[in-house]
Amino acid sequence: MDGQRTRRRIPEATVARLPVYLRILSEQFDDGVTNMSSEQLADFAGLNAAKVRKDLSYLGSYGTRGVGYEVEYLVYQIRRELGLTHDWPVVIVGAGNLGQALAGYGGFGDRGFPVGGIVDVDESKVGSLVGGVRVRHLDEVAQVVQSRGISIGVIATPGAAAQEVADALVAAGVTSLLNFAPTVINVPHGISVRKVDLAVELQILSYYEQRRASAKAATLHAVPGAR
Amino acid sequence: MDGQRTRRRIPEATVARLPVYLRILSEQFDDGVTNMSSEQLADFAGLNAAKVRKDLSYLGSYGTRGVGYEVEYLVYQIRRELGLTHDWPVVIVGAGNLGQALAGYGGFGDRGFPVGGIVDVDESKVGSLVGGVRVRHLDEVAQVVQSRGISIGVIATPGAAAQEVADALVAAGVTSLLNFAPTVINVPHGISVRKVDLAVELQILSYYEQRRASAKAATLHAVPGAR
DNA sequence: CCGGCTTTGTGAAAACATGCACGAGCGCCC
DNA sequence: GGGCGCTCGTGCATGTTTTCACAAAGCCGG
Repeated sequence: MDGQRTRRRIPEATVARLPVYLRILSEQFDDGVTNMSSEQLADFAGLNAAKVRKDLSYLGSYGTRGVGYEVEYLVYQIRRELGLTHDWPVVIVGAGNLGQALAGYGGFGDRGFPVGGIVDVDESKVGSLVGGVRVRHLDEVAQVVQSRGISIGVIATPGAAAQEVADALVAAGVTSLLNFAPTVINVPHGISVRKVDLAVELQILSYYEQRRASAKAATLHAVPGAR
Repeated sequence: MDGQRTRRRIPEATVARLPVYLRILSEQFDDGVTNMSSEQLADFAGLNAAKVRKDLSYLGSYGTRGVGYEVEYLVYQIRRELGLTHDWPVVIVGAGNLGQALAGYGGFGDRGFPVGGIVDVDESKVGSLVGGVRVRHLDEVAQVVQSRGISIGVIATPGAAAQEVADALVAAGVTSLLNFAPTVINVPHGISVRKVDLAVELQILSYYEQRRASAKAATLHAVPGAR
């Protein structure tokens, strides 16, 4: 009676790994590999086989014992689960350095996320072409979103503008946001947000670097063999 | 006897949030705020107050009961813990679109991560200036790394080159990697890696979009009031 | 200087994620 | 067509992260 809709919810950690499996499997398939075991896949993904199997088991029982998984079929299943059976056009807000780099970067359209629009508040940028798309004014974002059926917005503005832009996007009907601005944004319940923040990543690395450095310093003074 | 070096290890999840607190606190400090409670900070960070307090408690007991935290002091403590008391120069590998965008983007040098070098394999790019830094050949990466005391490498190459580049960086003495290439890289034990992958982020958003869409479809057929 | 108000710091419980280990199923070879 | 070897799927133990809830501690006003 309910087809596939009452699919058990997939843990967030697993959802974050599925795209990795998908990429590996797609590449392997292109290289002519038709079958893979959880262990092979785990090696490529830098994980252990048990985790891979558990992750895949949330999709259903698509493996064959003693054999492994059929690559092509698994690609199909992951794509379906991730909702990649159709394109998701995105709107980019901010036509500065980052916005231009994102629009120009192939990785968007290639992978099912074509740039459906670019908007900016800066009148001097409105009307120009970025990555083959004409920049429109932020005020028109609702029209852009609705005319293209866009549900994903990419925020590529300075931090100070991010919250305002997020509000505008949500008001326009966008339900998922990818935020490159170095600011935490608040959104209504039911809206998804992912954040990409260069400074945060570097600072995390800094922490472990610093820690390594002090561990080393400590070792220099440690009793030999104490461990 | 051991000063602050035998600091208890901070959970990874907490380390990832400290940079967020740091940014919020720094901004508030610039706005003249001298004191904040865990609840205020939690609001800015989009978290709950208990989590903020527990995170901060790993640094030590720097709050005052009934009052909150002194912003300036906390900023200092977080910076110290994250190893941000000095600059960490980085080397960028790949002078293509992404590498150029990263080098040109202020966010690096601003925040204590100056671009100490850019390298590429493409002879036509070697010698050109990107973000004020002259591009050198990948073969010279060890010299660049060692002469500047660089310990963080940023991989901004196509996926196919990423593993090779990572190996070269590690061989050159780099101990932390920030990987923008859409590939999982393998590194020796003791090397830190963080990955930033646009396609993965979009695909995660796609999953939740798709899920929302099917939940909605289900509701349309559901018995009214069932929920 | 005391009592009430506020907010921290932290044990303990709950939720979540990972890793182990093994039974079950499948293909292949003899 | 039976046995052997391989690999999946998953229950259970372990480890990590989040959340709750409250005693302890500091400030302020009377």
